[in-house]
Amino acid sequence: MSDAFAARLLAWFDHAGRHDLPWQHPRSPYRVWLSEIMLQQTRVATVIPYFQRFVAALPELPALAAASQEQVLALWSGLGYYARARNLHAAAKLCTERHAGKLPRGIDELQALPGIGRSTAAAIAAQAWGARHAILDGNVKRVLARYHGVEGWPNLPRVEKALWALAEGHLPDARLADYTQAQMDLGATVCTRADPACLLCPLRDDCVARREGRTAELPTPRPGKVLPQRHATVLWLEDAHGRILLQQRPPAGIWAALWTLPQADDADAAREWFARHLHGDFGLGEALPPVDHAFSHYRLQLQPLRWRGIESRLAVGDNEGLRWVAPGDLDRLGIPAPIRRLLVPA
DNA sequence: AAGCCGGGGTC
DNA sequence: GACCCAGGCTT
Repeated sequence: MSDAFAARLLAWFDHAGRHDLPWQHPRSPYRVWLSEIMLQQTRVATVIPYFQRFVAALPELPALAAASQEQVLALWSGLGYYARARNLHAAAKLCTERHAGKLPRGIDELQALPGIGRSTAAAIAAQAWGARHAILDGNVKRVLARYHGVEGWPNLPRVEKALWALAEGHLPDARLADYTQAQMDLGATVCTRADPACLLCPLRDDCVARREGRTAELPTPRPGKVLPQRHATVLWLEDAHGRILLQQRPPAGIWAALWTLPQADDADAAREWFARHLHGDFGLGEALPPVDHAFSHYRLQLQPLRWRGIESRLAVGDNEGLRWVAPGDLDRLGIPAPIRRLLVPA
């Protein structure tokens, strides 16, 4: 059943929604899926150039399934949350095995694929095929928390459960693709976190937060916490040709499977690593300005030490994922953003 | 239920 | 700096 919420939202969407996003033209299941994965915890403006580059290189699902992990990670390099890229790649291969090389239409089959949870499965099904399922992303949580005056941090299981029920209750009977897009457009362009444009909102007449002047308090912000500070030393080694020694990170953990500078916990550990892998004078390493980087759950300060003209064959075998990389080849590898900024200044 | 997992906009 | 963004997975 449909209520005023959906009807007003759809009427607003027709004249004020976003109709020119890259994944809307053409709106194929593969492009919808890719966009939804890239957009997880990532803003539209950030995603667009990555999306364009990705579909230019891998235009359809079979091409993604056949691609190397190295290429997929290179295309994802800088976007963050790299498990998304590994899951996307694995899911494409599963589609080749299970679904004849296409994305499955059923919500359960979609959600069974790695990287696709309840909300993403619903968004794909609604946008690709008009299926009737509720989404609950950050935009919808904010809109519903304000519209219904829902108290509590939206990611608390109890609150999230209530929001899912409200989202289900507003589902219209038709135009599910537009309705899904409309919710996200309203959250992104009108019902913004700071300073929402309530005068332009099609839902303002029945919005609890608007009526009670509490848009600044809803949704309830996340409980604050202090992020731990960690330190590491990275070794920037260049040979006589300007090639850089990179090391592939382990398949799990932070920056999994990405290529970074060899990293040690501190200066002493860096000295040991140097002695174990190279001949030469550790003391000739130039200390560059430290690099500060923030993750979701800790802060990291990197202390780069740089050597030039290192004898390249002195690096011990490649069983530790070590590789000398020419500067022109850095684009072909997945490299964490702060490391890429260090190696390739803007 | 809580932690892990990136990077950048925006205030 | 703090907060959060078209979240999902693991423990």
